[in-house]
Amino acid sequence: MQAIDILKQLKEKGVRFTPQRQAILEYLLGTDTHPTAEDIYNHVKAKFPGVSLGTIYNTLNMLKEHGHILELSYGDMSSRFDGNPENHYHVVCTDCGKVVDYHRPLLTMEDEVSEKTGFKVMGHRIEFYGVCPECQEALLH
Amino acid sequence: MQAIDILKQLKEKGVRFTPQRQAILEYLLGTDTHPTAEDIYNHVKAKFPGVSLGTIYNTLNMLKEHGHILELSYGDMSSRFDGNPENHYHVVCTDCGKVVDYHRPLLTMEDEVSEKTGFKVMGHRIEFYGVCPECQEALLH
DNA sequence: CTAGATGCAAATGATTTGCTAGAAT
DNA sequence: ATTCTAGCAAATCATTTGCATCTAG
Repeated sequence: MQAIDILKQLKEKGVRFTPQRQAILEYLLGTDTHPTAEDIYNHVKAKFPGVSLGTIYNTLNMLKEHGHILELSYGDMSSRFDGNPENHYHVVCTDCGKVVDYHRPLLTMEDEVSEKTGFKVMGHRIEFYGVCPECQEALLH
Repeated sequence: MQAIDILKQLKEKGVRFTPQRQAILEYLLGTDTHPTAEDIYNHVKAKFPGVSLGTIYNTLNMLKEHGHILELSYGDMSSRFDGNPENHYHVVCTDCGKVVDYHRPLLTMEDEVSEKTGFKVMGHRIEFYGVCPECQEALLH
C-alpha cells in the first residue's frame, strides 16, 4: 500500500494528513534499511528543513499504534522502524547494527506456549544475531 | 553453579571478590523473576544499605561480559537480567512486563539463516508476547 | 473557527562515566 | 603497597512532554 492511501485511510479515523507525515511514511515504505528515528529525521530534513525530531517520533508512534509500521527495539541502541507491519524475522549485525529481513513461514508455537504458560499469547518475535558480510570483510583487514 | 564458585572462578581472571558482588549474583541465581537492575538494587540494599545503583550496573556488566548471566533488553522498559546464561526462550507480559522462561528444544535454523543471508550467525532469541494469567484476571474487573 | 499538529526546548529515565576514598590482594 | 571497586554525583542519550504557534478540516 502507498503512503498516501494509508494516510487517507487514517483520515477516516480523525488523523490529519500533513506533508511531514507523508514524507516520513513514504521514506519508510521505500526503504528496507530499517532506519532509526534519527535516520528518518535526516532524510525528511532534506525536504522539510524545519522538521523536528519530536514530529518524527510523534508520527512513528501514531503509525505504530494504528498497526502500519513495526518498531524494533534493541536495548542499548536506538529503535529501528520497519514499514512492513506483517510479522517476519530479522537478522541483526552485532558489529554495525544493520538489520535485514528474514522471511520464512512463521513459527506455529503460540498455542503451545499459551497452553503451557497460561499466558494469552498474541505474537512473537525472532532475531538472529551475527556478523554481516561487510563487517566480516572489514574484520579481515 | 553457586555464586561463590563463579566468583572464585572469576578471581583467576583478576576480578575481585566483593561482598556486594556476591549478594548480587546470589540473588540473581536464586530467583526466576528476571529482575531489573533496580529490583536487584532494592534487594541488595537490605543487606548493604550503602550500595549504589552504579555498583549494580557495574557488576551486571562484568558478569554479562564473562558469560555468566544474560541481559534481556526490551526497548522502552528497563533491561531484565537472567541468571541462566544458556539460551532459552521467554514469554513477556505486555501488560505488567513480567517475563517467564519457556524451555523447549532450541531452533536449528542458524545455519540456514547464515547460508541465505551471508551473515555469520552466532545466536538467536525468541520472545512471545501476551497477557499473563494475573493480568487477564485483573482485566475482568 | 477549532481541534489537532508542528517546532522548539526542557524534562525524563535508564544507564554510563569520572572521581575520590576505601577495600581486596 | 597496588590496583581494582564502591559510592556518589554529574553526564549521556534516546525518547517524551509542555507549550505557543500554526494549519488542516
